[in-house]
Amino acid sequence: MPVINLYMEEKVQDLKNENQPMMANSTFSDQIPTSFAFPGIFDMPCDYNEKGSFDLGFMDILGFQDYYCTTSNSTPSSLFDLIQTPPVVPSPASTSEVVNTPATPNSTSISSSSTEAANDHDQIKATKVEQDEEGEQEKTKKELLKPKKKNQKRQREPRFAFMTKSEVDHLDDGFRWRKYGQKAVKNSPFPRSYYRCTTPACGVKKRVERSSDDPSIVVTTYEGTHTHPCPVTPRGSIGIMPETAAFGGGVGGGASSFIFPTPHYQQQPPYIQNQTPTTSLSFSTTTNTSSSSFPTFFQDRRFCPSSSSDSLLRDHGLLQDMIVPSHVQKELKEEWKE
DNA sequence: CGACTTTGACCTGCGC
DNA sequence: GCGCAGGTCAAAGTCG
Repeated sequence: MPVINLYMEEKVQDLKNENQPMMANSTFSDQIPTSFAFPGIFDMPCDYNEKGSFDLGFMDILGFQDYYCTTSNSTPSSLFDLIQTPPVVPSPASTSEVVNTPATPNSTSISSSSTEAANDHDQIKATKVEQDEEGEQEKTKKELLKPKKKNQKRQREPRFAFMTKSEVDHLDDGFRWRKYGQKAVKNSPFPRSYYRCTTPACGVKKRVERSSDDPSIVVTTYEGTHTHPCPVTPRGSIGIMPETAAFGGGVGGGASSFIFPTPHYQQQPPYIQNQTPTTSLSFSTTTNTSSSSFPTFFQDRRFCPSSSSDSLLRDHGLLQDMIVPSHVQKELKEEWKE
């Protein structure tokens, strides 16, 4: 059974370099960019706010946790059935690479114009086609890639990372992925694997690595947005409605992605009361946002018709497995008292 | 045979 | 400019 920690990342290495617990000292919701296509996620009530406590945002997350319970009772890897991939970021002028710098909330996000990143691959290919005619195949590989950008910084899609406690490295999130690379990571005995969505025209990527600090924790980082609905998996664990699938994409066409119903937050879902105060769902970012629909999304997911109905009723105490930094636990306890 | 994984080489960005 | 580390490519291998 996976333990999950959800957060936005700026740089993956932050995860490894940070000695401090995740999300330490961070204040999220007030730092999200309004331009971020995933508006609500950081603004959710689970806000680790100034008061030093969660306003309850993760309550909503619990909703998706419920979903998780139902769709993946037999496998620890389906949490992502709920979450899918990161929202699309409509290439904001000043980047919006999502940041996950728990211990360094003020760290600046990587500056990038996400548009290029999305086009890099195609650009390269186009370049290759053009130059193949020259016939000098020896140089093809090296030279063809050069045009790629000498003066242009590589742009990256916003990233969205999860920490999942699981023995399985590659978690099944409902989408089909092709591994295209693996690299040893400095200061970590575990290699990092690179996956790309196999759907044509969908440039979503994800990296999977194990935490060097805790090998049982798998860090999955999504980059980009799916431009297609989530394919149905054989075991039918997905059950994502087209509109909800947009969570992971839908951007293609700019359409449906992350347009959620008007948010309405539950203040204290009853079921959370039954959970041990060990649940932490953290989001971190360095930009601002004012709207909040992400929570609603999670709530909606709870009622996703495509998932087994009983899933809505079962919680199984899975929340207990969610990773919770000690400082958060303390805060949560305090909140429970109130 | 297609889809996927493995893996070494290569490219890019960044710090010194 | 150099070296390092992260990220990507693509040929070869594997699997169903």
